[in-house]
Amino acid sequence: MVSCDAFFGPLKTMAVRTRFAPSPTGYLHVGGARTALFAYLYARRHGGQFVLRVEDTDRERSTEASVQAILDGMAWLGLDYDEGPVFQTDRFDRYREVLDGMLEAGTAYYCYCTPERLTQVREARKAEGLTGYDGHCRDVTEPPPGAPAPVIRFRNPLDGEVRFKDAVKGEIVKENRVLNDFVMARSDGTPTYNFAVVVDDMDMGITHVIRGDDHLDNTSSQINVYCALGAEPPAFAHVPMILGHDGQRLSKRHGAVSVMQYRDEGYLPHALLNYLVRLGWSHGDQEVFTADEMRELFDLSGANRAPSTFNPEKLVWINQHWLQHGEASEVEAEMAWHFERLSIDTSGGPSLAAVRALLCERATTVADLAEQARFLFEEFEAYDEKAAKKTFRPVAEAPLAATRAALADQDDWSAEALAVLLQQVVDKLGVGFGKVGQPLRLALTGRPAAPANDAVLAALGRERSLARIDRALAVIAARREAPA
RNA sequence: GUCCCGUUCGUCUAGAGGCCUAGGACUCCGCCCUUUCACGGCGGCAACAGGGGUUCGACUCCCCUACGGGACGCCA
Repeated sequence: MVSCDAFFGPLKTMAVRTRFAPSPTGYLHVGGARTALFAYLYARRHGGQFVLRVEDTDRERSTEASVQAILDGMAWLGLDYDEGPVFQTDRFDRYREVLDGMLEAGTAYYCYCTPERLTQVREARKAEGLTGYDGHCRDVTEPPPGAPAPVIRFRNPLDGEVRFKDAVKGEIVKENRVLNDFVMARSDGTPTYNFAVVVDDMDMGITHVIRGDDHLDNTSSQINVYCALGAEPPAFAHVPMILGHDGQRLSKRHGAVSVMQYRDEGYLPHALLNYLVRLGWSHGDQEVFTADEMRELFDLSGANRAPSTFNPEKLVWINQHWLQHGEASEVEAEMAWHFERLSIDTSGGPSLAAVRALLCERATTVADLAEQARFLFEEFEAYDEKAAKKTFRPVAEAPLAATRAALADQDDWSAEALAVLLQQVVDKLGVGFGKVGQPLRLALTGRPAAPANDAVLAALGRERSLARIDRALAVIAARREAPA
């Protein structure tokens, strides 16, 4: 029996090094982003390094576009790495070298079985409650005549057990007899995941492997490979999956899964990060974390063992929170991106900071905010139909005209001064604020619901404000002449 | 089928044997604030999967059952 106990001795004292190792077969999805975040945060928390590695050994499914999509996603989220991206396809010589050494040492062997036989074996074993390969070529030394190009398999120990302490799952014990002699190199010589990942993590000096718990079962086999190589395995932390509303693993059927799609929908990168960090991890009752707080407080001990369900409503809530309280640079960068996307030219209007102050309490996403801000930069086509019908009646004419007159004489165009002025108009007319406020609001914004009139006037500026009131007055007058 | 992991309000979670009359957050519902819409404030509804142990005492420890997830590939 091969014992690995020797490799689990003293705790590592070297600097922490974590990695995120996606395979480029699609965009960066929220599950991957959460895993990346945990690995990133763990490294930052411990003053260590975070490495990005692209697992592209499967040339069939890996694409350039996916690599770029993942890089874009990481960049947008601000998950900066200290090293990489390292591509496994650039390391084939190294895998070959390790493979040769293992073949030499007898910890790996050539397998000449045909795919057809393998399928048969699998089915036959399944009937017996067994799985995987039957070890047929374990002791074959010469290629059988007419044999296909062989794969290289790992010679997994037959008995004994693999035992390790996972930082989130606790102690995991797996009997060697249920482990397979998995394929390390395909018949074309390319390495497979379970082998390459060990060589890479070992070569790159990864101290903590933080990944999804769909890899939990692989870990035992991988530890056996470390042992066969005489290397000390890193520490492992398997974080649970993220599920959709139906309790199934999160996928496209559940709506948005691509990180960049969240950008399109108007989420702030930090809001997504804040939401994700709380999914499967907690620090007491704290819900809101700044970027610095995440880096200072994150630890694996706060990670949960059970999978969690993705809840879009809470994401919306945290997004609005950061829309209101987030750093100006991030929020304004996203605003600019969305204005551009909506083809709204903001050059002639209020500043992004002013727009944000005006609307961040009314919008839940940046996309929503940008759309709501359109009236500040462009003339609206038409008034909200229902609101116009109700508000632009003859009775609104006098209050609106009085407001216009007062405004025309106003020099101080600050929101504070305008608020005082509006109050004076209301007082003089001896009416409720609504009599003046609603027509003015509709005149200014075209809509029945908008920010306070004084703030809107200030943001719009004198010229635009007076012009819009005139436009509304004309509508009311026209209706007086020719009632609908 | 075999193996591994998991199970606290609808959802995210706090809880390391007495602090639990189980706390917080999202959602929802009330009330307050208010020139609309929001923001905000206050309050409310709502959970320890089930059964056995262990213990003076179990949400917390052990076992079984049920349910959920994952892995069993020349995918990662």
